Amino acid sequence: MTQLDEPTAPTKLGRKRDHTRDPEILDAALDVLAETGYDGMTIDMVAARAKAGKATVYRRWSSKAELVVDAVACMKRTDLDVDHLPDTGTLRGDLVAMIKPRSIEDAEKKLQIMAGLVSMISRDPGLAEAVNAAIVEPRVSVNRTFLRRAIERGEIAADCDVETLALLSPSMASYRVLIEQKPVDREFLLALIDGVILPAVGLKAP
Amino acid sequence: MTQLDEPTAPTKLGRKRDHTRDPEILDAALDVLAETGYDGMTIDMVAARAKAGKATVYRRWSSKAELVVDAVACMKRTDLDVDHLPDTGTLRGDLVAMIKPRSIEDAEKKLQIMAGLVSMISRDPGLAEAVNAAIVEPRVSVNRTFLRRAIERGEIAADCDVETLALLSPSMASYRVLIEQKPVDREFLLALIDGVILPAVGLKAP
DNA sequence: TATATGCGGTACTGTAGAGTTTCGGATCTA
DNA sequence: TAGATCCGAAACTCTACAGTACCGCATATA
Repeated sequence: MTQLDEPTAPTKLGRKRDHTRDPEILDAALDVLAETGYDGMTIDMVAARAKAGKATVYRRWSSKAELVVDAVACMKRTDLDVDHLPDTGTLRGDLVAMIKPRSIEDAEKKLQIMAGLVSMISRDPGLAEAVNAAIVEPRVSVNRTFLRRAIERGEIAADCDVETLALLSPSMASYRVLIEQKPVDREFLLALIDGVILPAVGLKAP
Repeated sequence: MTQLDEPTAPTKLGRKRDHTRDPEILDAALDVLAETGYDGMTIDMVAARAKAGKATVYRRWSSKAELVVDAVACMKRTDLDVDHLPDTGTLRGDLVAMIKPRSIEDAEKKLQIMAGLVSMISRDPGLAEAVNAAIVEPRVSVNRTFLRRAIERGEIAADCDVETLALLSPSMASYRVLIEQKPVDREFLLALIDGVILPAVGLKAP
């Protein structure tokens, strides 16, 4: 993954080798990716959106594939703050607390990006890994945490299939965006929680 | 959708306008689609696999997009015989009876095809419709039937969310193939049935 | 101010693939 | 057999885009 730290040391003379435009270019790449998919995306589109020259892009990444992998890997985790998860005392409370307009919006864009990468995922292991680490795993991990907490406090049975249940919401959300082309809105998420997840662990909606 | 009926009437003289090669070309298109995705697929590949000339393809379909839509729309429904669904008397029995090597194999290929079309689905409403009718809806419909039957015989509660529950298995299977790149095998399907679907409708595995 | 360097912009090269055209051979009808 | 038509193959055009080369400006160092 690219480091977006401070500029590196000066060269012999002259300006620092700052690569100041990297974040703009990566953001532009994600935008274009979400709108047109991997094959539809051109380096010219990315450069234009970042108000950068095409050469600047190639100075930093040696190919389109590398740029895309890096863009996905550097994707901001703004939607999930894994260190400050809600802890409401009930499984339903925790799950519902994750539904926020900001979070929904962010997740939807990531799913659009994922849609544009699906056919590439099976051909580029590095990309598959980046997508998994940046989009998939964080969400699954959050659900796992909520389920384990619920087991610990005795709210749900200890022998339920945590791994499969943690995949449930990401799976259905992906399917809804990628295949059904419908929005993952509050209504859908509540129906999922109250109609599937809670019943599946032996709880029921209030 | 293209009709694959008998040859049409003879022209003034000479050979019938039979379009005999249509099925081979459509099958070849589906094979290439499953292997390389929409953007990776070239008309030359399809023609070569069907042992046909490129011109023959274009005599019949005016563009790559049209060919793909038609191939998906004409896709054989070999895996699901909607008129002869199992009826074992229990929901679990019905769901398990759908797990057959033949059916799994067939479903997996369709999911591969879907993977190659995902990024195109959002740009071509005709393709979205074809994919839905040929791959998605049949499966959802089967699950709906099983759930309704179970409600009618009093096996499960009448107020459960049939629509969402019917999407569960197709969603998780798609996710598994498209994103996780894992096989949808018997083991996975049994874990899904016994670990999620049955608990979600208030039943438990034997 | 002088110099080195990164940058935006643009023009360029090379290639891949969509779609077209042509042609010789095969096959059907009469 | 003769006439009409379809087919496979291959050559062709044209466009789009990946990747490269270059230039003049801006900016930071000294």
